[in-house]
Amino acid sequence: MTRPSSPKASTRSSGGPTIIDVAREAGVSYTTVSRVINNKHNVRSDKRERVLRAMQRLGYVVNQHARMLAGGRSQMIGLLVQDLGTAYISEIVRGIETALDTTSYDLLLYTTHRRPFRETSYLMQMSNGIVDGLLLVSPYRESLPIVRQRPIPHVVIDFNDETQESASVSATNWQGAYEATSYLIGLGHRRIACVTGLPGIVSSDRRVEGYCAALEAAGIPIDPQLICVGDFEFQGGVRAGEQLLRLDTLPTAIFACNDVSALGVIDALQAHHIRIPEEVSVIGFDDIPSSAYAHPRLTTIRQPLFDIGRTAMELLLDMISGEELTAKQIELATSLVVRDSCQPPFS
Amino acid sequence: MTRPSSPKASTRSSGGPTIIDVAREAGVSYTTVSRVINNKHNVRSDKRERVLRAMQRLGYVVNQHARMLAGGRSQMIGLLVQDLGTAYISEIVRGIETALDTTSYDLLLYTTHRRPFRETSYLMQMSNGIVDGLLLVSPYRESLPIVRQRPIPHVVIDFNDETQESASVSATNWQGAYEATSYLIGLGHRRIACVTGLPGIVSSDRRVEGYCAALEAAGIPIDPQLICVGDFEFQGGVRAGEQLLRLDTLPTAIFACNDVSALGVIDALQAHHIRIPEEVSVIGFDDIPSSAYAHPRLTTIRQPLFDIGRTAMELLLDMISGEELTAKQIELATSLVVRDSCQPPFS
DNA sequence: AAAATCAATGTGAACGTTTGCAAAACGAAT
DNA sequence: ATTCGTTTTGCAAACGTTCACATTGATTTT
Repeated sequence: MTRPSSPKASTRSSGGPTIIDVAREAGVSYTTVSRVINNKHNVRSDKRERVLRAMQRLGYVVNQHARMLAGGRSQMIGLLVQDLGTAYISEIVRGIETALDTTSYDLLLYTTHRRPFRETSYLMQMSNGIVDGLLLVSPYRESLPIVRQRPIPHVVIDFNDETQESASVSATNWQGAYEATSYLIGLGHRRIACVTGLPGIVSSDRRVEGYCAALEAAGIPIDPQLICVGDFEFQGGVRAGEQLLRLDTLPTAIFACNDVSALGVIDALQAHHIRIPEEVSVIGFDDIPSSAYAHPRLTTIRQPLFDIGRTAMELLLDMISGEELTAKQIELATSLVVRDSCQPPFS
Repeated sequence: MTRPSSPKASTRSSGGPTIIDVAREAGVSYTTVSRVINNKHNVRSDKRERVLRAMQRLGYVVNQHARMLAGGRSQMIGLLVQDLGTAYISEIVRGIETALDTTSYDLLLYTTHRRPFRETSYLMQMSNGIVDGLLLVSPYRESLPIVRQRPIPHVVIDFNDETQESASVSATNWQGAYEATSYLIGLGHRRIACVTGLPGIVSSDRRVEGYCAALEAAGIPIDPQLICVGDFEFQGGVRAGEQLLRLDTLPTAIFACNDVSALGVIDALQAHHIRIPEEVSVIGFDDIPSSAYAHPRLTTIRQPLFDIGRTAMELLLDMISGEELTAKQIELATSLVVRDSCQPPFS
């Protein structure tokens, strides 16, 4: 029985040429080929040339899986989102990709479709070393402990994290909501409703807090009847609108915690022939593309979604390469975008 | 020097517990653990139980990279798109994910940002066995030969492929454009402009063909002046609209080859105080969410994007599992969605 | 001219799985 | 009891890389 020594012949099954084939073609050892692939400095330029040409000729491309197994780095970033189908997340992902553009990392995409169970199981998978880093967009609360107990670099997006244990990037949700509400107050409104997201979603909670704070600062008492629980979806906005319509008197203005539900509220009110903004003003949050096309064009609080994605990715890349991290909790400023859906109250 | 025998001790570096740790914990061989993981039938139920419990206790999760290297299957599907930021693609991806939901495959995402060069290099990467199958959304013509010369299952979306060499799923682009144009003709229009996508994009070309065919069928001569080259983007639509405005007489109707450019055309015309649809009717193609919120609400040809994505993924999964394929070229029917942006011509 | 230094190259052993093959265990049939 | 099929189990060898270490060859220092 022969000793099973190092890498043997190749050209076996389906896969393309391997490092060994290239080595044979170029007349060098496979280690040298590996060095060329990884741009190590210590290889003579004529040999490097030979290897490069051999790779060309054979159409060689490295096997990431083998590379990962041997080297411990997969060159993949795991991206966990609830759903890609929303303009909101698309824009963040766009930013993420931009930051990734200059690197050789790939994105491994996980979509949880709002099922916490899936999120947990994905997270266990990924944190096992299948990816080099993890980007969590609007994760569930329960998910964070899982990823924290493993030693994997990760950045959380859109989740103002009070424990400060994970790196995070998000918009100034509280301040944005405060500004939106103050803007309505400044126009003269006093009866201002709020359409929330699902309770427990951190960004939603923060915005509701900002809304309340602005009212209090203006000396307006908070009316629980005017706070309608939505779900960040169009239908939730519609339901909230209908709920408001059942009140004895309508509010004169509505702050919706995101644009999609603002659109839903508007739809519900207009269906009952209420004119926006003449009878009721509506302001949203996010500034998704549809807001600009809506009728009336939606006044809203703009989140720098693209920048949030880009910043988060850059932060993660820094963490992966082991750089010093000055600010682990980053908040990016929101801004008021005035369009046509708000005006002073009629009365 | 000792003989280097099979798998050794473990609990080395960063990674979590391995198959070997589980085996030790359960008091069986690692092969048995592997069998349990892969649901092989030939393992006694009491041992299976023991292994399962050991896996639970240790928090074991399989290393996909090692699995791939050894077994040749990665449980990953490569998804190549130009850009995730468009509602158009989001909806397709949503369908893809739905089909993937019941399987254990993951999505490896590649975004080319409209750079053919990137697309080629990605394709070489992926077809090397890093993924088990490939989904190409609106690829460049040059990309297909690359992926065809490797033996990897792949499905092309939104690319009516005349060579019929690759499996494909797309909408009935020609018929949809024919229907849109015929609808305008039916309303009484005779001077009908067309805003195209970039030449060479197959779906765009097909739609232009359908437009021309409908005109011819109605005995209306094709006026080259009325065919404006766009780029499937908002700005392209704006430019096309401005081009049309420079004509001696405006057309009475415009067929835009996608909704985004229809929105751009409308924007350009409205900026010049042209009323839609009173002075000019506009019809789009796609039925993206914004179309319903636009002002006026956009009449358009609806593509079943979700179904396209889902069907493509199902087809690919069938191909991967080696099932017989009856129809490799699938076309899904479009439908006319009548809203408010078209009416009979004024004159 | 020998010794010491340094860069360039090669060797062998991982990395965590799957899998072909052979050994062992177990019943059933003789 | 012995033989003969079945399962059930385990060993060893891949899979295609990276990396620590040993070796070689070239260049400088003494």
